[in-house]
Amino acid sequence: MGTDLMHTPSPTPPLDALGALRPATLSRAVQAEIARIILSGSFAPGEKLNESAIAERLGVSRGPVREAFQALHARGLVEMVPNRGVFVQRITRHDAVAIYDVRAGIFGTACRLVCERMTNTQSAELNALIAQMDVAGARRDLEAYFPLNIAFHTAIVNGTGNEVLVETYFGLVSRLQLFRARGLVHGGGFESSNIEHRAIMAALDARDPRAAFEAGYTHVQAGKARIISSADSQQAAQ
Amino acid sequence: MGTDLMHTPSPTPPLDALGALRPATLSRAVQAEIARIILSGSFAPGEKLNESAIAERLGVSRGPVREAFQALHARGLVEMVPNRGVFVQRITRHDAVAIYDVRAGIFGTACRLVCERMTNTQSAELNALIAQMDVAGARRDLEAYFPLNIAFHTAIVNGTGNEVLVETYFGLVSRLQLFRARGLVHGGGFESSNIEHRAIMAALDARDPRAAFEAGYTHVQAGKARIISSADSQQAAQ
DNA sequence: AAACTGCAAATCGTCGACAATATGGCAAAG
DNA sequence: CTTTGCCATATTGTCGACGATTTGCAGTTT
Repeated sequence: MGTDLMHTPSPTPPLDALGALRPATLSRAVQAEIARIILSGSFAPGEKLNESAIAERLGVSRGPVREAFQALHARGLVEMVPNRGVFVQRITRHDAVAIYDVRAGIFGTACRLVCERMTNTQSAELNALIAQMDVAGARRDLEAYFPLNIAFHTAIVNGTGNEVLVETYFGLVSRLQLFRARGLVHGGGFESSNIEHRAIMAALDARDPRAAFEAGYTHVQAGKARIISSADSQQAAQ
Repeated sequence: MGTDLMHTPSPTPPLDALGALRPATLSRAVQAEIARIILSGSFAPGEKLNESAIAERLGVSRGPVREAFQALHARGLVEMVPNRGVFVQRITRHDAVAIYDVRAGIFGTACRLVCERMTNTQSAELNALIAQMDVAGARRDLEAYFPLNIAFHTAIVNGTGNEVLVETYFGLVSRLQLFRARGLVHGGGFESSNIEHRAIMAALDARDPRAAFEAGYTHVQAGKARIISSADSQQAAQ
C-alpha cells in the first residue's frame, strides 16, 4: 500500500520554520565532533580513520559514524576509498592553490554583491574593523589581528545575504584550515594585508562593484602567495 | 590494543591512483539513481522521500539509502529534517537568484583563470563551438543549440584544470536543474546568448583576464535574468 | 635470495530488528 | 460545532551481527 513512492501528493511541505539549530540527532553530533578533531589537526593528513575505533571511542554504533563520514566527505575533509576506508584529506600545495583561486573568485564576488546593497551600518562596521586592525598591526599583536581579519572577511561574506555564497565560502575556508593544520605560521606580511582591506573598503564606499571584485580577488590572491611561499620555505627547511 | 585511534602512524597512504571511477559500492549506485530520478523531475519539490519505500523499490536495505541521502543533502538536492525525513529540495526564486549570483562569480573566475593559461587548442575548440552555435541559432534549432551551449561552458570550466572549481560549478548547476525541473522553458533569447559568448572569446583571445571575468560574469547574470523572468511569467500565468 | 601462492586476521559494506519520535484520527469535554 | 487530549500507526534513528573484500604474513618454490 504505502510503497507507491511516485505519486505521494506531497501532503506536508516541510516549511521548517525556526530552523534546525541543535544537533538533535546523534549523527550530527558525531559529525561535529569528528570535524572538530580533524580541523584541530590532531589527525595527520592521509591518516586512516577507523570506523569501529571512532564508534567505540564516542560510545555509539558504526552507523552514525558512517553517516558522519559521508557528510565530512562532502565537506572535503576526508577521502573515501571503497572497501578501504576513509582517510583525512591530504592537501597538496597544488590543491591549496586551486582552493585559493576559487576562494578568491567567491570573495571577490562577495565584495561585488555587498557593494550593490551595502547599508551605512555595514560600511561603518567594516571601517571599524579596519581601524582596529590598524591598531593591532601597529602593535604587531598577531593574536588580536587574526580574529579581526576573520571578522572582516566574514562580515563581507555574510553581508551579501546570499546563503549559498556563505556556505560555499566557508566550505573552502574549512578545507584550507586542513592545509594550515600542517603547522603553518600564517603571520607573514599582515602589514600589507590591511592596506588591501582599505582598497576593498574604498571600492565599496565608491559604490564601484567591479573595483570591489578586483580588490577582493586580489586580496585573497595575495594571501595565497603569502601562505604558499611560507609553506614552501617551511617544507624546504624541513 | 587497536582502539588507540590517536597515534596510528598512517601506515598506508591512500594514493588512489587510477581513481574511483565506477560505483563499486552499493551506496554510490543508490545515490546516483536517486539523484537521476530527482534531477529528472519525477519528484515534486518538497515531496517526502520515504526511506523504506525507496529501499524496497531499489531492492536494498535502508542503510545505503540513508548514506545516499547524506550525499544528496551535501549536493543540495534534498533537505533533511531530524526525525521527519528527507524532502526534495524546494528551490524558491530567491534561492535561484542566490545560486545564479554565485555561479556567475565562479564562471567569471573560470574565464579569468582559463585566460591566464589558455592553449591554442583550447581557443580553437571554443571558437568551433561558437561557430556551431551560430549555425544552430540561425536555424532556430534549440535541440542542437542547447548541448553546444553546455559544452562551451563545460570546456571553459574544465579548461581551468582546477578540480575544486569544477566541482563547485557543477554542484551549483545541479541545484539549478532542480529549479528548471519545475517545467521551465529555457529557450528565451539565445540569440543574445551567443553574442555574449563572443564577448567572452574576445577577452580570452585578447589575453585580458579582467575582461574575461567581466564577460563571463555578465553572461551568467544575463542568463539569470532570462530564466527568472521566464519563471515569473510562468508563475503568473499559472 | 627473491618472488609467488595461499591462508588468516582485520575492516568495510550490508542487512534485519528494536527503540524513539512524529503523524493522524478518534473520542470526550467545553 | 469546535477544541483538546489521548492513542494507534507509521517512520525515522540506532544498534548488533553476518557476509565480502582487502591486507599482511607465512610457507613454499624457482
